[in-house]
Amino acid sequence: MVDNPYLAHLPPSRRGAGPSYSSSSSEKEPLFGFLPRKVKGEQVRKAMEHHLNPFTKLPHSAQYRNILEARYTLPVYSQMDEFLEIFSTNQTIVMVGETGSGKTTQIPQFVTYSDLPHTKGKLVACTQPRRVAAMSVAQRVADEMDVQLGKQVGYSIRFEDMTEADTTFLKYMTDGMLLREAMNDKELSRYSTIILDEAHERTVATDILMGLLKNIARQRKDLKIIVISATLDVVKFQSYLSLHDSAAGGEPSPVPLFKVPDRTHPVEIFYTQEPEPDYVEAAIRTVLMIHCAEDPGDILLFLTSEEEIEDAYPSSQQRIFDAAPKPSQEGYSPGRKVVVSTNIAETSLTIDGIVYVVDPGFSKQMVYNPRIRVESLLVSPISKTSAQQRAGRAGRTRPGKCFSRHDRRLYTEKDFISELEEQTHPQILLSNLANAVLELAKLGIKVLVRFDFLDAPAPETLCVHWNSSIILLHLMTKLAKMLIVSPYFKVSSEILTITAMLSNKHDRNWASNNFLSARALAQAENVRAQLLRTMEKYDIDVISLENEKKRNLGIRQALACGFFMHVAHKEGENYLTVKDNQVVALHPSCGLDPQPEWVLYNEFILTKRPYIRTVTEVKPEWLLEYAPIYFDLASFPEGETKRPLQRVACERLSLLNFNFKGCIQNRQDGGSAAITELQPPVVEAQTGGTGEGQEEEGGEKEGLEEQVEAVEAEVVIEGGSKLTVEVVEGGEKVVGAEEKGVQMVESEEVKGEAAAAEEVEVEVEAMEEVEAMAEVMEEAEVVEVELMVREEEVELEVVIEDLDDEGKDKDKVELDRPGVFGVTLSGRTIYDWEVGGEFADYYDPSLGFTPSDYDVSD
DNA sequence: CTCTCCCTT
Repeated sequence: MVDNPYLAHLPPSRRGAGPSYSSSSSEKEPLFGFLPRKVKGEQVRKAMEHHLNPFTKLPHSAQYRNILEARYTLPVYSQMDEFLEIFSTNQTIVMVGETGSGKTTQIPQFVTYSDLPHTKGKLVACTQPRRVAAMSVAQRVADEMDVQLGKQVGYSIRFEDMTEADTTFLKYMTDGMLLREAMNDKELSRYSTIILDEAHERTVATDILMGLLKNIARQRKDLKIIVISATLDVVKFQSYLSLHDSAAGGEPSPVPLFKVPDRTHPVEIFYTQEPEPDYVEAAIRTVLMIHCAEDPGDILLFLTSEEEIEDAYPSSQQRIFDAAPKPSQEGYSPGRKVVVSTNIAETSLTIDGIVYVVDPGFSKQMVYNPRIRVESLLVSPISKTSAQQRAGRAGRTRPGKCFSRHDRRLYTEKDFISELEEQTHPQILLSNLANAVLELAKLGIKVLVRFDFLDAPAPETLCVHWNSSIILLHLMTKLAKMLIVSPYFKVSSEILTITAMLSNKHDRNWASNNFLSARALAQAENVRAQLLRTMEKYDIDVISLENEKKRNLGIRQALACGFFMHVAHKEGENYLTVKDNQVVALHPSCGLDPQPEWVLYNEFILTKRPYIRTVTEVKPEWLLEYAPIYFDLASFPEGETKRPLQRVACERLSLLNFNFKGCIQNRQDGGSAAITELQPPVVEAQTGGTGEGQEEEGGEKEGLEEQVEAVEAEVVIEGGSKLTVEVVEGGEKVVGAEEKGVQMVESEEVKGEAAAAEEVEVEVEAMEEVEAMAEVMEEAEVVEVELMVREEEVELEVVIEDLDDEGKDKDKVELDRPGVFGVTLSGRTIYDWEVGGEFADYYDPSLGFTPSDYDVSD
């Protein structure tokens, strides 16, 4: 009997299960004789032709044969032998192949046949920059391999894990997803081969993964890595991935380059005769020219924005009323589809039937400037590879034509080279990397300047500074803090929703269809559900307020807790950002009228001019209260925004002596924050037996002195108690509130419920301009009283009498007031999440950078 | 008086 080498690689648990491998008959065993990573093309072809599916051992379905025939015609298919040979002898491979070569569907299958990951309990992963691609390619490959999607072949994207543990061995996934997995599994030990597809797109996730994999490959000699790019600029990948392990005295191991011919049809490129001052207008003329003169076939026009597309569309529409263009041929009736698109059609969308591409050569690009922390959306000339990609869209179905703005004849060869960037800038050089920095820190990549990036970002983007003080971002992200404090304001449910919506901000269609977009809402709901799980994990209450006014107030206060660094103050027609004093305008999409004096914003973006976008009104006193270190006026930079803040600070001086016990602890298990105890500030209140006159004795007073503008107090007492709230002025109780123009606000519920629960009595006496509101909730079990005091020199006394009168003392009445939250880090408390000048004391060495690493304050 | 495009805990 022939020894079956395949069997030797099976884990013992698998040898007993399933069909017997002991038969030496290749008739029964399609993978008979396969030696992992030493598989030849001849073997694979035989297995593919086998009447049994090699992976399910079931007979093939009827459609398998048809699909297989189609696969034989793919350009990459003819290179299977060559690929398998290179795969057998190299740990890392770089591949070039344009869209249409079949590389994304075929290469992972070739790898699977050779690697046989299922025999080792491992997986082959193939990453994609986009979710749709991961899903649709996985479906296609599942069909080709004649298996059910989600079984042997699956995909994994955020919110959707279409894989089955112990069954799936070929997995398509987003690059972000694999990066996420690397957080929990530094060696990516589940995988036997990792394929980074579309590497030319240079997404942040793919770039970081490449750096990580380069290192992992040193430790894990069993891990194979394939990097696939659609453009010819692969030499860079090749030399980057060639391992230089100088510390170990290792030789550079050259990484082979494997080329896949593309199947796309030739595209003839035409250049304009002279520079066009108005490229939109010129592009429209070109489209019409094609329409009049060229053979049938649809047209794809690239413009930079929706606005441009809308501009272009009416002008061409007007031509509809012009005389119909002459048919170019006898009997040819003109009529074709013209697709006007942003660069979404460059990669994300493929439109069938496109034969002509009109490319003015521009796109909008988001560029992040770490020095001023502003993102700019700039219209920029596209790169040469981008231009190639666009032109390629004309040759998907048959030979096509591309009408390009780039005219070599307008420049000397040298000028042309300098005019257009060779490659589109890698995203890692253009993006705000705050989150990526945190992820790498979690991964134990401590000194980011020394991380081996393919293209190293500016040091400023790797370290977050604010006026020379480092902010601990892993505790500090705006959204996270906002979520954590939100139960305190009793609006965590709403804040959860807002957070989910903000993480969806880029879908600009969300309000367009009936002012709502089903897709955007579904996405937000997914994000919300995910965040909800996180909040439950950390025992953060998810609660909401019934009262709309209070709820809206609470929401804005919670927002202020998170976004205190993103605040702007109105100065005349414009706004000035707090601290860096940049002149900005409210983005027209905010629709705020009148414009509030103080706003917080989600985004600062430079388009036609500097705008702040997605804003809400805040009160300056909240800022001083919730972010006292950040808004410490002693160290506050001089500027227009300082004066109004100083005024507010004076007004609220007397409010600073409140008591609070908010406590957010740093968890042992990895640096996330959780609320372990969250008690509202306590106002001493007099309690005791019933009877009159007790308010004179023993009651401690919460002094609210001097220029108090507004105080809001919410008192919760048990049902069956009597609540008396009095206002004392100058040591004397103020009587005759009515005369002073004060009315107690009683809601319907108070009357109704108070009548039902006879023992509940609410009295409010107050002085001028005091408003009080009482509301009975939950069947008179709890009485809520809201007081608003707007007067100087006021003392407020809250008295609760226990009408049950068993002589029981009620301890204290809880008075909810927004307070400063403390963060306990290494046993010490840092207020307001900001480390400020005391950084050195609280510096967490695991973050890997120290204050002296960078000094970018300027 | 306005919005290139993707990805994730």
